[in-house]
Amino acid sequence: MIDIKLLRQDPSGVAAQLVRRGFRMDLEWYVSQEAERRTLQMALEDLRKQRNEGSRKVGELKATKATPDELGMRLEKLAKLDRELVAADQAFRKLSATLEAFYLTLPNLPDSTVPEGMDESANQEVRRWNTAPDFGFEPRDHVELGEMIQGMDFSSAREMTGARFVVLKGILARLQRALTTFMLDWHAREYGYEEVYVPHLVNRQSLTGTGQLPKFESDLFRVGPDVDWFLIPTGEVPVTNLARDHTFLRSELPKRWVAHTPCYRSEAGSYGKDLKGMIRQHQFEKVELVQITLPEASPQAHEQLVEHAESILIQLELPYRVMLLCAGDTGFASAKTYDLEVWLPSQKRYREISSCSNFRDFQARRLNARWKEDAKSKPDWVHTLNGSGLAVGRTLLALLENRQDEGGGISIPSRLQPYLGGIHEIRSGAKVEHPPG
RNA sequence: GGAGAGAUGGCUGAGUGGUCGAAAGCGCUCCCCUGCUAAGGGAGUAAGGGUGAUUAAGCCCUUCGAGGGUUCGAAUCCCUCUCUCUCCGCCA
Repeated sequence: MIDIKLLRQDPSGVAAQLVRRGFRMDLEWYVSQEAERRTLQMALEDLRKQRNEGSRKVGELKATKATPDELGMRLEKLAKLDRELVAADQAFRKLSATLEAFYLTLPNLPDSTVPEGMDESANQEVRRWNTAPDFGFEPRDHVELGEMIQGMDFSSAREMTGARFVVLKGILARLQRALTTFMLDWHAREYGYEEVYVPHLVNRQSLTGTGQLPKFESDLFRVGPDVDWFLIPTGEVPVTNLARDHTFLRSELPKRWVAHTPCYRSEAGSYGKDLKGMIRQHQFEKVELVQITLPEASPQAHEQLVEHAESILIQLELPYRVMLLCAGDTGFASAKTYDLEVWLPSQKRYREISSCSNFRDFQARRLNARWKEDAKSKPDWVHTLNGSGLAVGRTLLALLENRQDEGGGISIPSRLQPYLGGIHEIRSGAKVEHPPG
């Protein structure tokens, strides 16, 4: 949620900022509703004051045994006041609810360093690492490679569930697990992230806190009808909610958490997109990085977070580039986002494998996540950040595609070999063996 | 799934329908005393919001798990819900 005080003070300034990301705020409507809110609230509070004073008088009169007449008059006046109060209270509540709902639909203000633009064509490349491999033959896509290895089974998944699921077998199932473990170990050891294990089902409040609700319910799988729980679309939701209703001391920050979770997305509205292969699935594994920082520390923490995610790609020797998203392409809750894009030889282009965002105090307000200098000082909102470090499924397919040889074999990056029992390559067509180890 | 207990300020924990935003203690802040430490004495110490000149004083409203209700008036009485704990059953 954006700062409501700022919105009240400078509605047109806020509206102008939101236009940068293609969001049209109904300024005229808001200004009139806000004026109404102010009037109603002042009237309501005045009525309550009168009621409180009146009730106190009644108490005093009863204590001093006043005449029944005087008491009766008082009570009659209060009854009349009460009718007014109920009406005023209802009107104010209704308007408050309307405004509250409105606030929740406002996206975050884009950071001043975010480039102008409405879609991904305006995103800026920040840097690039490594170059696309020169194969000297026509590279296969991961679906074909997966079949040759006999480790990727889309038809079984389709039969038991439906489209956009996959079954991994043998060495590829183990490869996914190895990647996951490697990422967790790496972030914990190299950068001091605390590993956390979290629920994969969350309630409505958690999703509202991080910003997926109320606007994006159609992207989620709901578990119903007995409980109002949702499958998490990203580990960001449960991990960031660790900070909910919490006041951190300065000395506790920054918090760095890393978690491995499955992610579930309905992918409503992406019909026809990336139908083939493991690029876009209803279920995928992700290692998620989350940081809670002091407000002044978040820009630097954001840059570091991106480097943490990048380091995985470097360790795995995968070519990638870093993109700074333009205002219009930046997600609802984010003030600034860098995407990491890995090279996919079969598509001859870069595809998103990580998204690293600084939400500033947007999620913190919704989550009531605060910090304070010490026990006696006043609390203020923390800043929250997160990034994929990385999307495991996409990392797996990028590895297959970028490290294939002409016969469909896959060489394992040295960093990963210890996690796979020391093997150097996956031999295509060979019998699927579980490596020792 | 069955039975029971509970939810009050940073923490522990009182609370009779009417100056209760709430006793007391702990913690914390400031002051006094004191070679140091320890101990002692005094004062202060919830949050959110409105208004005020957006950031002062002041004034006011709200908040005792959440939401309803009774009442002129609710932490206190009634109803519903959520959560926590204990015991039994079941289970990885």
